[in-house]
Amino acid sequence: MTYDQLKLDNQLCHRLYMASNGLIRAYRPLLEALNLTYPQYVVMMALWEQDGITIQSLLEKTVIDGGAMSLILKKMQEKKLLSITKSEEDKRKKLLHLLPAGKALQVKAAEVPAKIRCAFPNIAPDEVQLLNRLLDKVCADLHADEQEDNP
Amino acid sequence: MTYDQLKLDNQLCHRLYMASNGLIRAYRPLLEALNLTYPQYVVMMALWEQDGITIQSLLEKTVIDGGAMSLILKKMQEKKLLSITKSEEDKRKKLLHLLPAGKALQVKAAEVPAKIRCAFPNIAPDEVQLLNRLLDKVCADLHADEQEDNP
DNA sequence: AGATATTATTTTGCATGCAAACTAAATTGT
DNA sequence: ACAATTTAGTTTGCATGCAAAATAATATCT
Repeated sequence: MTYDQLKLDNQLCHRLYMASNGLIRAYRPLLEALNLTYPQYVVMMALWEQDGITIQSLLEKTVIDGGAMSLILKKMQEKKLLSITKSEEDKRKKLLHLLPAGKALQVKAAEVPAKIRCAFPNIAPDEVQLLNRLLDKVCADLHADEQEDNP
Repeated sequence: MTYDQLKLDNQLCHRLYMASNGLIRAYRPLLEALNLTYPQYVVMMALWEQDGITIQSLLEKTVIDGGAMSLILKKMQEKKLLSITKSEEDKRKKLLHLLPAGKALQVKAAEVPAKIRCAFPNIAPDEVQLLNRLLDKVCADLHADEQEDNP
């Protein structure tokens, strides 16, 4: 038996693992200049898009783990990047608002994507788009079982 | 300013992050039946392909972090899946050998890839191949700086 | 040969990812 | 109204991912 289906080189999952970790690793030196970790950078992007968001919405948008998010937000609060306040209408919810330092950081961050692209000359822009579309298909199947019992 | 380049939906890295974590999460229930974590499963695949491998080679093949690998191998050793022995020629190196339980596990593991594929009906086999090729391009640029000073 | 540099692996400290248990607050059901 | 359920977040415990320091053993250089 050769068990070809068990060869590492045939595993989409392993390629995703290598590409994802590797790409995030490539961000690290750029983000250190902003004093951000990668998940913190993702949170900032979400907030720049939609200030005053709920933690719940942020979790859905970023797909970052809730447990990890608690710590991440706490540290970002300590860095004065954002504020965390309880919602008045529903005291379970918490609202996230950008602070001046958080807003200001967007200007510096705006240079990051272009720098990242330069580090990947091997893949063309239209290939990136194709990759995005294919990854969307993978992601589409990920949460399929969450609504299994719907008609 | 709109800063479109900072929108989460435009980030290849974030799609990779979601897809990679999500796909690994999909493996979890299947691997629990084998009493393996995902990285342990990757190590097993590498060993099934090449028994008696060096830790160094395993690290290159799997791209798993060295620090994490030490612990992973220790646990797999405790589970009697593999043995870790010092090389005689070079006592710095350690050799990994499959134990009976490790070899036997391959039969059960052989069913995993097909089950995973069933969980992703949205993406066709040829699209998976295309994805693999595009991910290879991303990976190709990842280690480019490791040999920057070569002609 | 002996000092120095390099290689293979482990250890350490910090930052997640993940599941499950837990808390507080709002919603539903009778 | 009151109990049961659901929702929003946090905490906890374990398993990595990552960088840097530490170890041990081999290779190099003078």
